[in-house]
Amino acid sequence: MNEQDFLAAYDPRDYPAVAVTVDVVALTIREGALHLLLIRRAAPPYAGHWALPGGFVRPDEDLAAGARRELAEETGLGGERLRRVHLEQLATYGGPDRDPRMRVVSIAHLAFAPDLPDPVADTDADDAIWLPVTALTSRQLAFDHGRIIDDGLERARSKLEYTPLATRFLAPEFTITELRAVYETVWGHPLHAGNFHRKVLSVPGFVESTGDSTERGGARGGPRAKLYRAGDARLLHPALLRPAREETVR
Amino acid sequence: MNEQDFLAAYDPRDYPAVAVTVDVVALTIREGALHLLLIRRAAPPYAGHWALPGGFVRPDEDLAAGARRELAEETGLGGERLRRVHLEQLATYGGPDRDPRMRVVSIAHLAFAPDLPDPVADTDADDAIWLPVTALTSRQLAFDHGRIIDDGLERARSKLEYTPLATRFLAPEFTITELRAVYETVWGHPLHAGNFHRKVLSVPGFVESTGDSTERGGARGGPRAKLYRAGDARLLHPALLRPAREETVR
DNA sequence: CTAGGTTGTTCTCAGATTGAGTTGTTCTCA
DNA sequence: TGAGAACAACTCAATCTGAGAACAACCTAG
Repeated sequence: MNEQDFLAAYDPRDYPAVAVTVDVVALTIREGALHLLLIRRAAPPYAGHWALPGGFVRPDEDLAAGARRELAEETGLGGERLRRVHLEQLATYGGPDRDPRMRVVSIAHLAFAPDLPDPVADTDADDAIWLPVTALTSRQLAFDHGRIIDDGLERARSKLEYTPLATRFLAPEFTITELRAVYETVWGHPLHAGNFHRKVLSVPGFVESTGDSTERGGARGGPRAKLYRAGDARLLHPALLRPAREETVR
Repeated sequence: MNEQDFLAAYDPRDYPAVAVTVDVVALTIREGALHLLLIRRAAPPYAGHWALPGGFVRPDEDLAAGARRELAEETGLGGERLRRVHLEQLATYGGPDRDPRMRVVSIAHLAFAPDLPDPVADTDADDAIWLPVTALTSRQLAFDHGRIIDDGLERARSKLEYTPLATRFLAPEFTITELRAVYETVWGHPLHAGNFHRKVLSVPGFVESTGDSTERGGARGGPRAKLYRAGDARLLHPALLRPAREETVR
């Protein structure tokens, strides 16, 4: 049976229900470390376990709108702050047994946010925190959220290579050093400052100068840094490739 | 309301039903041109329009399994031939109004296939064909399938850059020239033969030599070409970047 | 106020990669 | 058998990259 036959003969009450939800892997950088938004589940299954913020898609809303709404509810964020958060679809997880109660198909999203206030636990959660991703291993995660997070982190790492989205982790105006710090924390290793500088400025549309400089030099000295804002490129040409992480020995 | 509250209080009969389907953007190369698998819808809505093969996800099956099943049904393919087809998730389309009858969330997949036999129209379709993608503009496509196809084509182009999936369009053993033809067809412009050759052989794990050569030279002359098979790399390091398609003038 | 250390930015330079063209050889077709 | 085609290898200049150095602006400590 295919879609149209199915729909022609379809009566919702005849068919096993499928729940459609959105989940959000929201990333931000706090104190030089990559953090992830998690909530602690109040109710079974997986009560007490940590989980991604998410929820049911409303009948009249787009998938992306649902994800943005869930993110807003969980962070208590709105308006301009929320609008600056980058949100994209990550992947859809829909194995028959991912939720013990019924079939749940979840469209996972990936969000890049500038440093945001601490989240406020919603009615449905015991707690909500920005957790450093390095602290993830010891946590018990609900459902298949561990895998979703892994996929999200890998996507984030690779998105920094060929898109200018690293700027979304920063304030509207930033220095090249701050931008480099984003790459270093997401990729997890240091980059050569001089080469990074040269490369960023040579990619058309990545950043544009504001003409201004920071008010003060760095905390421990150094000159005032020039300020930039995100350019209008959607894609980085050429890309900023990260060094091959594992030597494919062959 | 969030996921767990929702589910705790959930009775399928209370809630507007959502249909979950899979659609497949299946690509292959025939006679040097990129082709796409389409079916012609037999029933309204969009009766007579062309659409992607797809259908309802069955209660006990994974999303990827559903997509593979739909592809098998539409191509009449099975066994080893089907197993060699690369299938990956593309994106999920779930706007509230994409189907006039009810809310349909569709998880689109992208497939790369070696040259396959002509499809057989299933019971639910008037017709099924491999259509050259260059002929797409003039076709009336059902639902938002035009957009899904655009996304699939762009994804295919970019996947060739950093994965060895171009080999999935070919037989298990192939020549470098055949591989180059895949790139030229998908990217839509010619590549420098010598440089392509050098590059492919220099990327670790992209291809490995079989030691054999073709039985005959090219149709219009030339020496016998060496044969290769796909290597074990999952990612191309360094990538085979396509020339910037539009000069980002700034 | 000054000395010493830190940092943003630019520069240098060798090595690797790329784009474009050439060469030599093997093969098919007429 | 000759002409043209195509595979594979090579050359070479232009560009890009990685690594380090230079240098001035700035902070803090004393």
